[in-house]
Amino acid sequence: MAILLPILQFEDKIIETIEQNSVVVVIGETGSGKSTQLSQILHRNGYTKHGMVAVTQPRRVAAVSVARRVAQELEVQLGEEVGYAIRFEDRTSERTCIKYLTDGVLLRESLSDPELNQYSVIILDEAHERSLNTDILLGLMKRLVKIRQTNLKVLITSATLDGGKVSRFFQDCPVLNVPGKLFPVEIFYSSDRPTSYVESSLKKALDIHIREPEGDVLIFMTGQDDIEKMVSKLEEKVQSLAEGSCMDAIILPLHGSLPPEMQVRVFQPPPSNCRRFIVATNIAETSLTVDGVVYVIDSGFVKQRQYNPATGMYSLDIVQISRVQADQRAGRAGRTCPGKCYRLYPSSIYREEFPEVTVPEIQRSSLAGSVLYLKSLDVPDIDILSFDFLDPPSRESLEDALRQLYLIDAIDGNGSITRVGRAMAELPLEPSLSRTLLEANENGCLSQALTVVAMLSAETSLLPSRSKGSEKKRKHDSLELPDGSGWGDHIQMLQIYEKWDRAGYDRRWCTDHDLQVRGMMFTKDVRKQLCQIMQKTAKGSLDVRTSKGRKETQQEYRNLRRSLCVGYAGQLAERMVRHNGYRTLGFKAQLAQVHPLSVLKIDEDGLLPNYVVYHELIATSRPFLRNVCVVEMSWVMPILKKLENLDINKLSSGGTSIPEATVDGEVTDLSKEAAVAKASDDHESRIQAARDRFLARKPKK
DNA sequence: GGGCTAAGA
Repeated sequence: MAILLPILQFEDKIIETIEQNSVVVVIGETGSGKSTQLSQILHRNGYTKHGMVAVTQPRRVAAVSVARRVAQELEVQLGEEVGYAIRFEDRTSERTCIKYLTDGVLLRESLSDPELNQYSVIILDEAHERSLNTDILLGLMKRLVKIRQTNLKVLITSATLDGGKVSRFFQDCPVLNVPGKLFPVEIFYSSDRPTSYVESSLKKALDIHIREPEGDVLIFMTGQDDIEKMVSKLEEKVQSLAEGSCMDAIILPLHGSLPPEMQVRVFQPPPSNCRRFIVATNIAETSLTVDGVVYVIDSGFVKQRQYNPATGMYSLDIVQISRVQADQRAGRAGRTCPGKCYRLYPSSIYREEFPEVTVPEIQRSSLAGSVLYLKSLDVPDIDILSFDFLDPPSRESLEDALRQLYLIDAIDGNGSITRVGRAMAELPLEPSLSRTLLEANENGCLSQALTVVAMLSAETSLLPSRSKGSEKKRKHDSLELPDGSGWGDHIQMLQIYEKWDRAGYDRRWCTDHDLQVRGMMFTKDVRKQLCQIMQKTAKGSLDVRTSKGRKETQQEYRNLRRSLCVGYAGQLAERMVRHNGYRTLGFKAQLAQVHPLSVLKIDEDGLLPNYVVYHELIATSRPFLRNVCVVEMSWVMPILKKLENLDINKLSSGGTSIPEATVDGEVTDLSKEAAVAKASDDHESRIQAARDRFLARKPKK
């Protein structure tokens, strides 16, 4: 079977090229076998004698499944010669010579071993997806091949035809093209953009069902709502078709927040003489491959998250897909036989309006975490503003990251990483959360902070698993959750987890309370991992036990909130004087509402708290603060003070002149409430005036 | 009164 893969005909050529070059780009379409065969080719040709071959994947499932297949082909036990490493799971041994891993895991490894000396070859697979981590790795590899000129080979594989760009990035390294095994896909365009792509997809789907021979239909939509609409409409229409006039149909939704048992339904073969309609988000573009698809309906849209560094706000926008994405979608129809792709837009739009490639994630995200990571690598010459990215993020975005890091003491006024920053980088968390943990450790509430931070890492656990129709009834049936005691969502998360802990981590308890079992289990895993890392780096032993029946006190909540305020120093908001909207501090001011799902409540005067920190500012239908925590004004003052004195030019100089000792002094200083005394009178009086106005307001009703 | 595209440590 493996012998038939196209890539194997090029074995000699591949080896020859690798021998003569440190970096090689391999372009291989789906079905070329590059993910499974490249590592084996290198293994056969002696490249695992002095080190392992690493193959990175953007996704966990891919790392596991490809490793499993290679182990089978080599007839070895998985975890022996062939293994994998993903978060929470390391299945490798001393004998492992081919190791599949997620790009995130490789990044973590390079923290402790920046030269990645255990590897003789590093293959960055699926680089065309341009995940944030892959982009960072690309930059690091460029540096590494110079340092390890004699004993490291780097292969970059991509499915798209544009290897030229990556090649230029690596000093015009050679590009090898390996043909794929896709069947031809016939493309049909609409003459116009439809007014409603749900209606238009529906019509097209029925058309196919009535006129076209058997084969499953994959329909790309932008989100869960549209998918649910589409599924119910399609079900209705299909049922109304005269019996016997066409084959049976099964309609399956497919999106990320679907419980796993629903997701796997798309992998079960359908009964004979039955056509399946899979209504999916872009999860079916790359993450999940559905067999049996012959027809694809492509709306030409995708929901995309983008970050605005000027306001610190994310937005979730429906945008046009790129030509690469459109071709990827079409390709889903040609995996098992020739297929057809119906594009609900004219070809002129495809050619003239669609961008050629998707904007890489690194240009759409907050970079605080990545910048901290790069600063923490023990590489003297990393100047973040001139770091060699394949597609550099904007200066504005990098400066935003530096400001964020400075506000939480991860870097000092000259842009050098602090001791706190180094400790933060060890933790697999966003900087705001790692800072919170370290601060909580000082404030004697580490255990509680671990819980909150883990809950935030698995945000989905709090979302009720929506089941249509009986929603109101379910709300009645489900048991009441704690309410955060008036302190907001973080405290509620702590209370929820503690209750679950007391219930013995019972799955049933989750479903009874309308919580996602998967998310809660993930929370537990994350918490355990964070405990281990904290224990390892701490000097003495830490108290990380959950409260086990003992009720948390207000004082503990307060310590925790104060720790959160330090970690979220860059995500602070002040309530408006005349209404319950908030204004963000520290950015170009942005007005936002507390998210309707928040447990934050108004007081007897109908007012929300004066100051909150928020986990995320996101614009959906409007700007919302998601997951907020009440903080005290005296904690806010030192942050405002710090903001006032912030000098971005000094931060971005990347300086190395400040000794660690002064840095430590600065950090402890700010974490003490004593710092309040130094806060400027200006702010004091301004805020006092604002408070007075609040109090003078007439209560609601 | 409103909402979760996808993925990762």
